[in-house]
Order: sequence, then C-alpha cells, then structure tokens
Amino acid sequence: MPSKHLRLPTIADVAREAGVSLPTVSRVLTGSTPVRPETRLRVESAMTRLRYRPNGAARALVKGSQPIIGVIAPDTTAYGRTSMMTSIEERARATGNLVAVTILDPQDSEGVSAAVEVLLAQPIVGVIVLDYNSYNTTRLHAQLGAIPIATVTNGVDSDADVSHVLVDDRAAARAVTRHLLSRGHRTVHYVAVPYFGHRIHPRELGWRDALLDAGIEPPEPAASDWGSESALRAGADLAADSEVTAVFCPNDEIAFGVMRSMYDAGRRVPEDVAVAGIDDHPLSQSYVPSLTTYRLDWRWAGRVAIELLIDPTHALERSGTPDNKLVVRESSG
Amino acid sequence: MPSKHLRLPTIADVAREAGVSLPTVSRVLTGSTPVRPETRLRVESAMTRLRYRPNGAARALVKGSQPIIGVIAPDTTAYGRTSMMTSIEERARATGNLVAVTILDPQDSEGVSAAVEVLLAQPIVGVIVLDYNSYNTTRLHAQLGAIPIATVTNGVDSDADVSHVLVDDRAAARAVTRHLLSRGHRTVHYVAVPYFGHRIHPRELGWRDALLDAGIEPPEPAASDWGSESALRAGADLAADSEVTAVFCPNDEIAFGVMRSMYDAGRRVPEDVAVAGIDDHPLSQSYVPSLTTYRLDWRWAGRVAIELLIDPTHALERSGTPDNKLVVRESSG
DNA sequence: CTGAAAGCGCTTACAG
DNA sequence: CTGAAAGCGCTTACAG
Repeated sequence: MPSKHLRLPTIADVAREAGVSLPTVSRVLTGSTPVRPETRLRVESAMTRLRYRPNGAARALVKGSQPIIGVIAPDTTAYGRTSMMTSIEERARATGNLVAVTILDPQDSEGVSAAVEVLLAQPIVGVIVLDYNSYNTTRLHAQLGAIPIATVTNGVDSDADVSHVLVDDRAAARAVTRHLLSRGHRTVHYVAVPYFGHRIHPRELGWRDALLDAGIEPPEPAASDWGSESALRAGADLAADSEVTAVFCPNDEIAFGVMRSMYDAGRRVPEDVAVAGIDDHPLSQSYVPSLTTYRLDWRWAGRVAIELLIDPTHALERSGTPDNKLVVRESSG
Repeated sequence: MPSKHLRLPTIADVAREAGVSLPTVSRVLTGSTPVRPETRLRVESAMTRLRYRPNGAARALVKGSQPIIGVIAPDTTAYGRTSMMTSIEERARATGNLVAVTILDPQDSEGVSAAVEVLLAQPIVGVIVLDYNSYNTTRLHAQLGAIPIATVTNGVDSDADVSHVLVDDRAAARAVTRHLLSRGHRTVHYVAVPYFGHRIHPRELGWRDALLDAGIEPPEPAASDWGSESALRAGADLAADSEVTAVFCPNDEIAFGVMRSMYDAGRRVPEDVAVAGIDDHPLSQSYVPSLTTYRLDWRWAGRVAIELLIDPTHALERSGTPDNKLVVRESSG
C-alpha cells in the first residue's frame, strides 16, 4: 500500500512559508498569470525547502480531466502484445492521454479485483482489456460499472458485448496453413497452446478450417506454452515423427523453438520439414532459415482500440484498414 | 485533447434521480456501510440510467492516495527494456501502485515537455526515467521540480544527481569480450550503436577495456542501429572483412542480424566467426547456433528502481543482488 | 501583480 | 440504515 502517514506539504504550507497568498503559489505553479520575479523566487525557494510537490488528484479534479486509459492484459512479453502496447501508448499520447498498464493473470480473480480497484480510484477515461475473454467477464463488467471498455478480440463470439476491434486470427491461420498445403504437403501439423477455459484458440480453428477444406483430417497437435523455450519440447516431439513434413505454429516465437528442435534432431528446414508462424516478428527475417509468417497489424488494432474508447461512434471508419498479409520466406520452402 | 464539453453526471445527479441523499450514493459506490437493498437498487438503476461513472480524481483526492508511478523511456521494444517494464509493473502492483508509461523521443524536447505536463497533472508518486542521460536533464529536472525521480543507469557518471540503480553494462561488455579473446582470437570486432549526444556507449567502453587490457588496439567498429534488421548491413560489412573472426554485439538482437549476414556471406558461426551479444534474449537459446551472451538482470533493476522511488533510504540493501552472468553457448565456439 | 472566495466530485465522521 | 456538513488540494474568475 502507498503510505500516507506523514502529511505532505500543500500549497497552503508553501504560501505560509513564503509569506504570500494561496493563489499566488498556484500561479507560479501553473505559470498562467504573471508573478513578480521576486515573489516567484520566494515561492520557489519555499517549495524546495518544504519539498513540496503538487497533488495530481486535486489538479485533475479542478481541471476536470480524466486522461488515464487503463490497459489490462494477461501478459505483454510476446511480440504481438508488445507492439500493440507500443501503438496504444503512441496513440494515447497523441490524444493527450496517459496509459496505465496492469498485467493480470486471468486465473487470479482476487488479484484482478484488487488491481481493478486501484485503477478505478484513478481519473480514468476507460479501460482497454486485451484478451477480454480470458477474464471472468461477468465480474469484470460488474466491477467496471459504467466505465467504458474496449477490447481487441481475435474473433471469439462472446466478445460481442463490449466494443471491440477484430484481429482475425482464424483467417490468418487459415491462410498460413493453406500456403503450407500449396507446397505439396500431405498434411500440416500444429502446436497447440493453452487458451482460456478449454476453448480452442482461433488460430487452431483456422488451421482446422484449412485442412478440412482440403479434405484432410487434422492430426493430433503437439502441445506447448507460448514462447520459444517451451516450444523446444513440442518441436522435439514433432521432429521424432517422420510423418511430419510441415508445421504451423500459432506464433513466431514457437516456430523458432520448433525450428531449433528440428535442427537438433537432424531434420532440415525447409528441405525435410516446412515451418511457418504468425506475427512477423522482427527476428523472423534474421533467423536461419528466415521464417514464413503472417503479419497481423497490431499497431492498427491498438490505435482503433483507443479510438473506440474515446469516440465510440466513428472509430472504425476513421482508422483505415489493417495491413495484414502472408509473408513467405525460406522456412516454408 | 480529452473532451470535457458535456458535463458528466456526478453523484449529486444520481442522488437526485434516485431520490436519496448524496452520501447514500457514495455508500453504494464504496460498499463501506450497509445500505437497504431496495435503496441500493434504486441508486444502481439511477446510475445505469444516467451512465454515471465515478470521478477518479475526486476519489483520489479525498483518499489522499497518489498511486501512479510514471515511467519515461525512449523505447520499450528491445528485450532488456521490455523485461524491465514487466518487472516495474509487477513490483508496482505489489505495492498497490499503478504504472503509467510514456515513450518519448529524447530528441523531441517539445514532445517531452508536453507529455511530462500530462504526467504531472496526475496523482503521481514519482517518475522512473529510463536512459535518463539521453534526455535534456536540466530541462527535465526543472519541469519535474520536487517530484522524485529514479533512473536505471548503465554507469555514465552524470547520472549521479538522481537516485539510480546501476546495471553495469561496461563490466558485462568486458566479460564477453574477454571470453571471446580467451577462445584464441587475435582481436574482437564490435558493432557500434547510436547513443545520446556523441558519447560512447558503456558497452563499447567495456569492449575497448578488454582489448586494451590484452594489449590490442581496438579495430574500427561497424555501425548499426539497435535491432536486428539494421544489424544485417553491419553484419554484411563484417562478413566481407576476412580479418574478422570474432564479433561482440552490444545486444542479442544485433547479434542475430550479424549471424544471419555471416550465413548469407557463407561464413560459418562459430567455425569461421565467433559471435556474442548481451541480454540473454529468450531466443538466444533457440537460434541456430545458440548465442553466447551476458545475462543482465533487468527484473532486479526494475524492482529496485521502484523501491528507490517509494522508499529511497533502504531500497538497495533490501533488494538482493542482481543475477548477472556470462552465458556461454554455441556461437562463440 | 496579488488576495479573498467559490467550487471541482467525492468520502467520511457526526448525528440521528 | 440515512442525511447535513465539512474537507481533501488545487485553480480560476472576481475584485482590487
């Protein structure tokens, strides 16, 4: 808990110390009205002497501004998230807002409640919830009350009750899988990742779509967490199976791990096994072999999410279209 | 600018609408005191009807809490930064604080001023400035006044005037370079990156230290930006020079780009050229070859930075020691 | 250029 | 369980 024991100096203290009136202190603080240089000096030295610092809450209250945009996310280390966060921050700054980030494990509902409470006590415009569906939405909704929410969704239908911007994971996965199939593989394998509840991730659905469209029964997926380290094991499993000639990974970091495991098992990428991911991670160009992937425009998504919060009516039309596309590189042959 | 045209409903409006008194509305809001169920219902329905949402600033003012910790950084996409941000957020949450991130180009002093102004108008405890020296420190200091600052520094001396936690880049670079030399290379090349003003980055200084200690005149560095894409060109230059048998890169992302360029030029890593970086990026295990690097404990640094802000006196002793170490993998032979 | 006064929206004792 | 009153720390007209 932030301490509040020792009463902090206020402008009243500064005014007394400097022998001026309260509004005068305020004036040197805001710089709004001219103040006599020598008065200003007296006030300034009083401020440093008392280690005065303005109370932001009081300022925000009288100015009537609620400039904070809360962001709640399960994690921000994966590349897609990081770039979305960057774009949210950038857009917020352009609109004069401030972004407060809170990373919250959806499993830990007490932790979520507590952190949301901290958020709600602040001057917030609204909240962007990433991976909204991972959370206990009923509870979250109840707690947020009338505070506006926006979310970036990957197309799961229960997102429908909050304003959301859609990043079409399923279509992306379908496109990548289809591309791998077009290279002549009999089937395409997949690395399954944990997803909230026991639902199937849209990227897995897209993979299934593409296979079923081609009349292929989807094989049993390997299992991994998000992130390249845990993908090493999944990759080893896949490498051990000589049936595997093409692997679609739900993100690039997993693909890197899988490629490493293929290498360790002596299976060449792409000659023996084709690999592809999603995200267009900056390192997908530099990896050997470079990685075939699907670029999802997270910057666009972040931008629209902010606009949904600030001006719900015209956000989508205003923000252009996402620059999503398949990026074919060496790893798919 | 956040709009403030239409007056938002306040608890007074809700009270009138629900036919109760002001404190009663407050009570259903805070849940502090029991309220008769039927009164509560009336109030709640009034709130939804008016789309009421509490004013965070007013709440913060009366509660006396200033829970926001501002973070100013030039960039958060590189791995070291991302992990420090994660740890800052985590630690802040544990202490009941909220983190507001602002990414600011140190070159753009108007932009910096404007954003700091937004920050200052909020209920902030203090500000953590990453890469403090990149900014116009005089101006920043003046603007922040008595607001506490903490910074994570890599050892440049002018950081001395603010509380700082030291991440010893120079020692890390020295250790990595020394390790490369120990593999029998005649010299170790370097990829120079832009740094504020025209100063030399501590990682470059550490590289020079190690060479000079060994009686070796440092060769002319290649040049790159941070990030793997721009490192491709620097890597190509180094690959073209047959004198080059070992390259120390100021971070892992650059090392990945350099390794890719070596591959493109037909030079094998580590057989023909040894490569090493700094950071212990998650992908340094998965890259082929895996990358020799130096782990810098950014999570520790972030944690201490927060504690410096909240309790300047005992922060350092309390937070343990950083887990920094050389991590030797395939890329150095 | 400066002071006295009102008010921002909420919470919390204080009385009933 | 509920209402009337005071106050959180600041800014901004309003008068001088």
